[in-house]
Amino acid sequence: MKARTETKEKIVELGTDLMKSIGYPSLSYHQISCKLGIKNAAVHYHFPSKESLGLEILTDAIISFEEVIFNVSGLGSWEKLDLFFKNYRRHLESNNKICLIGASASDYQELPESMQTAATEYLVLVKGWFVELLDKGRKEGNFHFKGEPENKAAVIVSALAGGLQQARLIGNAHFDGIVNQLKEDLKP
Amino acid sequence: MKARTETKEKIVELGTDLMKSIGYPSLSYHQISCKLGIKNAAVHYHFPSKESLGLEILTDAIISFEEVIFNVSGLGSWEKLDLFFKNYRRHLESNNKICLIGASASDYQELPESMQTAATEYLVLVKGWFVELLDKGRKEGNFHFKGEPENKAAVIVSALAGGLQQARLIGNAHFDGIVNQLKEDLKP
DNA sequence: TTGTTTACTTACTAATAAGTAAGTAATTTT
DNA sequence: AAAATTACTTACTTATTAGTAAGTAAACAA
Repeated sequence: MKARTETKEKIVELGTDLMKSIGYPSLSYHQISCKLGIKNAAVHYHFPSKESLGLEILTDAIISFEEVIFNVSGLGSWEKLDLFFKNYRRHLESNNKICLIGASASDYQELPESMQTAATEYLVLVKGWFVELLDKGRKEGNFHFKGEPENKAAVIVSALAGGLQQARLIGNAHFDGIVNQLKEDLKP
Repeated sequence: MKARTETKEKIVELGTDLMKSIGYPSLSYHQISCKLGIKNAAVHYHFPSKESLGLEILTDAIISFEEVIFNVSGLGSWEKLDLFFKNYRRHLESNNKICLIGASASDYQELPESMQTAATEYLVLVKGWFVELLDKGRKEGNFHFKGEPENKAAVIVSALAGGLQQARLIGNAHFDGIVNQLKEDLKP
């Protein structure tokens, strides 16, 4: 017998990768079982329904991001921003994946309700983190921008998610251009 | 017998709506035939393969946008920008659809090659239109922004496409906030 | 050492998908 | 009026999907 959750963790990992590359509706238990060298029913043993797997993929990502928030809380405004951008860009390096929020949003109508709720929670968390970062950063004189922090945060999280997707069509320089422009626009 | 292309046009129209709401992989001939009151095989008569339908959906959209470019060519920078934003926002009003570029980009890995190429062509066209609009608008003193027009165009097209998607999760105000911020950031 | 739980496999079902071959009725062309 | 084309329908195939029921071998607990 394998260590307690070894296979289960691999399923979530692979499921996350698949959701980021082909989307939740196209993700199949067959693909997962083949790549892990196990049988279809073994995946169902750990995740009885596809919904249960999809939900775990999202809740795991939420927990990971909450940990990131905690770990970077001591850094300066620009350091936080750069770290986020750098982390986000990693998606491009492994087969042009997109972020889970973007994948959930574009497939939203095909997601079970529990996943829709989790995806909303995830986006609220990420956008909220940006709102605070921008608000505090501007008050401290590190950032400059006009208007409400919420609107500026909306532009940033949407441009990043959309940028990853569009980089698939016209190349990674598109995403890098977005990051450069967003940073340029925030300089005091 | 129906008028020449009546049914065929309805299939493309409905297919476009479906691609914008559930995505190309989830779109099925069964859904189309049911909604149009015809049989599965009738859809295959007009579009032998799903790929042929998907390709026509994209090429029709490209042609439409080329017509729009031509029709607005006489307008001022801000009028063009506002018209584009207003047109884009229409997606939200009919069941939170997303744009075809966003739908193609997020499902990119699941698209046949011909559709990938068409989607790229579409994005190149839209982004290129924005690059010119921004460049000319800045030279004429109507817009203000730092850096290259291409990077600013990248931010705008990605924020809009991403914003439509994310509005599904957290509401239409998210998209409106993006539009307001983008306009605010372009004011001289 | 016996019984139970864990982590699977084997073998299946029911639903849905794209796609096809053959037939039909109306329209259009010759 | 006859022939060909158009726009379908009927009836089917093959492939893939999520999901399940029953069996099994190893590990662990009593």
